[in-house]
Amino acid sequence: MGRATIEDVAKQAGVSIATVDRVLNGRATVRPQTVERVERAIRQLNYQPDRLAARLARAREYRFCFVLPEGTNAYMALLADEVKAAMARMVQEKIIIDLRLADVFDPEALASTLDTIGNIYDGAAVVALDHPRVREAINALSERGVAVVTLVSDVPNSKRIHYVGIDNSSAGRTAATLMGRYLCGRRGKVGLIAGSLSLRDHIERQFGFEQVMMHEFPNLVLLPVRESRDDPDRVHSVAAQLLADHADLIGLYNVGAGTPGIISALQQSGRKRDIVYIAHELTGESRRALIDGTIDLIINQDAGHEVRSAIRVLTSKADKLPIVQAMERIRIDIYVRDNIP
Amino acid sequence: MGRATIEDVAKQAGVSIATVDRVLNGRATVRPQTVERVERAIRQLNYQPDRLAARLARAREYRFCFVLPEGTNAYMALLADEVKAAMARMVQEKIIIDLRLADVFDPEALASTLDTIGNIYDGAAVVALDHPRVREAINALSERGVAVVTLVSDVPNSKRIHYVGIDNSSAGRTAATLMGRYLCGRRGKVGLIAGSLSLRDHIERQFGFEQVMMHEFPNLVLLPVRESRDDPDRVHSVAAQLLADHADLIGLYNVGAGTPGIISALQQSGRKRDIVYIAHELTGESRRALIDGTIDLIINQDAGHEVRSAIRVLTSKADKLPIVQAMERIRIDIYVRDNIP
DNA sequence: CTTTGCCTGATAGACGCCTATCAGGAATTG
DNA sequence: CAATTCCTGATAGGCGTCTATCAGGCAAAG
Repeated sequence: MGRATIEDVAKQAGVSIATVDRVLNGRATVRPQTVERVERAIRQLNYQPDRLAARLARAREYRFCFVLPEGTNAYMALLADEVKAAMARMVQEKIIIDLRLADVFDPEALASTLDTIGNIYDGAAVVALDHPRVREAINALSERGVAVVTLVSDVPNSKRIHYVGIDNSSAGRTAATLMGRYLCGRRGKVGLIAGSLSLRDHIERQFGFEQVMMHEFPNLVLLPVRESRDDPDRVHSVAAQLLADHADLIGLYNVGAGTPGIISALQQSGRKRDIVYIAHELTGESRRALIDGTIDLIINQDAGHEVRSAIRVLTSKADKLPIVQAMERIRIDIYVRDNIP
Repeated sequence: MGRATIEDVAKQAGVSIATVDRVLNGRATVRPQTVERVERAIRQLNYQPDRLAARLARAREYRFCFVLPEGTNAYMALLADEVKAAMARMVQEKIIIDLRLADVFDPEALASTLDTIGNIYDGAAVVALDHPRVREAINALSERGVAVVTLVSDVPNSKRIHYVGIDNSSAGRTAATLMGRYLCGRRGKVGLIAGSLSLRDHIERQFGFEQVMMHEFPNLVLLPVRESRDDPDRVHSVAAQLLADHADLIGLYNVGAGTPGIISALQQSGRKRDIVYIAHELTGESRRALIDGTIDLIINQDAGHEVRSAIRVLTSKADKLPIVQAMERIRIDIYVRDNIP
C-alpha cells in the first residue's frame, strides 16, 4: 500500500474530502472540534500531501528575483551564471526566475531596487549590504508578502526568512588557522584587506581572523585592515603599498574581492613565493593563481549550491513547507592546488 | 504562456496525442516519417515532459537498495544514518529505500549479497571492493536491469552507471600538499596507513599522496604503507609500532578508517602535538580529536550529499532522464578546527 | 476481392490534489 | 417558531501525463 491520501484522511476522520481540504488550506471556517478530528486523522495516518500532485493541481507559477551586485566581481559573475542555469532548469518546474543587478555598495541604490521589485514576485534572493536603509527595504518587501533570503552576505535583524551562505566568522577563523600553520612559527607581519566594512560577511571574516590570530599565533603581527571597495585597482594599490611598507610581510588575507589586483601586486613585487596568501572565492583568476602558487589557499562557497539552496528555500516557503536545515547548510570549501574541481 | 504540453506537440505535428505518447515512450511501432514529424514538433516547441505529472501518472514506486559495510566503521554508520533519513524523506516521492549490510572486506560475501538483491529493485548503491568477483556481481545486476552506482569506493570497468564519491587521488594529493606545508620544510619521516589495498579509494589516495610527497617535499621520507583492514585494534598496533620504530616520525596520514586506534596510539605516545596527523572522514571521534589538536586536518566527503546524489542519479536513470554532472560532483571537504559544522 | 496485418485516432480512466459551486442540515438569532 | 448564519457534504472539472482498449483506415498478402 502506498501512502495515505486525502481520501483516507477524510474516511478516518469521518468527514468529507472537502472538509479535509478546508482544514489543510484554510479555505473556510471549520468548527474547532472538526478541525481537531481531521488533525488527529492526519497524525494517525502520518498523512503528508503529495507535493507533486499539489504543484500540478495548483498549476501556479512561482516567480523569484535574484538581486546581485553589478560590476566586475568575478564571483558575482559566477553566481549570475548559476542563476541563469537555474532559470533554464526551473522553467520545467513552473518556477520563473529573474535576475537584476544593482550597486551593492550604494545602500540607496540597492534599497530602491528592492523597492521596485513589486508584487510580481513570490520571493527574492539578495546579496545585501548591512545598512538601515537596506534592512528597511527588505522588511518592506516581506510585509508585502515577498519572501526574502539573503545571499552571501547577511542582514541580521531584518525580516529575511533565511540566510544562504557560509558562516563567515568561521571562515575567518579557518583562514587564520591555516595561515598560522602554513607559517609554522615564523615571525613577521600579516596584512588584511577588506572590501567594505558595511558588508557583513567582510566584517565577520575579519573578526574571526583577528580572534584566532591574536590568541593562537603570537609570533604574527596583524596589520590594520585596509578597505578596498572590492575595486581591482584600489586593491592593487593597497596591496602594493602593504608590500612596500613592510619588508617583513609574510602573510596576506583578502577578505573580499578584487583578487586580481593582489595577484598583480604580488607578482610585481617578486615576493609571491615568500608570502602566504589566502583569498576568498574560486574564480577563473584565483584558480590560475592557486595553481601557479601565488595564492596558497582559497576559501570558497559554492555558487551553484547557493543558488539552488536559495531556490529550494523560496519554493518551500511558497509551498508552505518546512525547510530541511541540514540540507541548506552551505559549507566552507577550502581549496589547495590539488583539489580544484 | 506556460510550457508546451503533449497536446501542443500533437497539434503542431498534426497527429493525435496517442501517437505522440507512442513516440515518447516507445509504446508501439510508429511509421518513421511520423516519428520524424513528432520529433520535429518537439524540437520546435522545445517540449519537455512535465516530470511532476509524469511521476504522478506513472504512480510507480521505485525501489532502491543501499549496500553498506557492516562493522564498526564510524563513517559508514553516518552513511547509514543518512540513508535512513532519506528513506523517511523519500516515501513521499514514492521512492522506497532499503538498507543492507555486508562484509566489504570479503569479496565473496559482498558478491553473493549483490546476487541476492534480485528483481525487486530498480537500482542499487554499493560501497564496493574492487575485485573480479564483485565486478562480476555488479555486471550481473545491471544485466538484470538493476542500475548500479558505486558509493565512496569505485569499481572501474564495471557496468555501474555512475560513481558517487570524491576523486580519491586528488584527495591523496591534497593531503600530501597540506602535510608538506604544515611541516614547513622540516626533515623527518611520514607514515601512511591504509585499510585494504583492495579498496580502490585507499589505493588511489595512497597513490596521489606518494606522488606529491615525492615530487614536492624531498625533505620528507615516506615510510612503506601499512595495511590495517580498518580494524581499530590493528590500526592501533600498526600506529603504535610506527611511533616506536621511528623517533623522527613527524607526519601521519591514515587513508582509511579505524581513526580511534590512531588517536589512542598518538595520545599514549605523548607525541600528538609533534606529529601532523591527517585523517579521512569527519565522525564523532575524529571531530573530537580535531578539536583537541590530535588530528590536524580531516579530509571528508559529505555523507548526506553522497546519499542524496546516489538517489538522484538512480531516479534520473529510472525516469530515463539525463543527470546533471555538475550537480553530482562530490567535493573534497577539508576541515580544520574552525570550520567544523 | 477478401484477409491479414500495420498504423493511427479517439477516448476513458487513473494519479492526488486544488478550486469552486450549490444545496442542505445544524446552530444561532430575533 | 421563523429567519439567518454557519458548517459541511457532494460533486464537477482541471492540472499534464500515462496506460489501455477499440475501432477504423490503408496497404500488402493471399
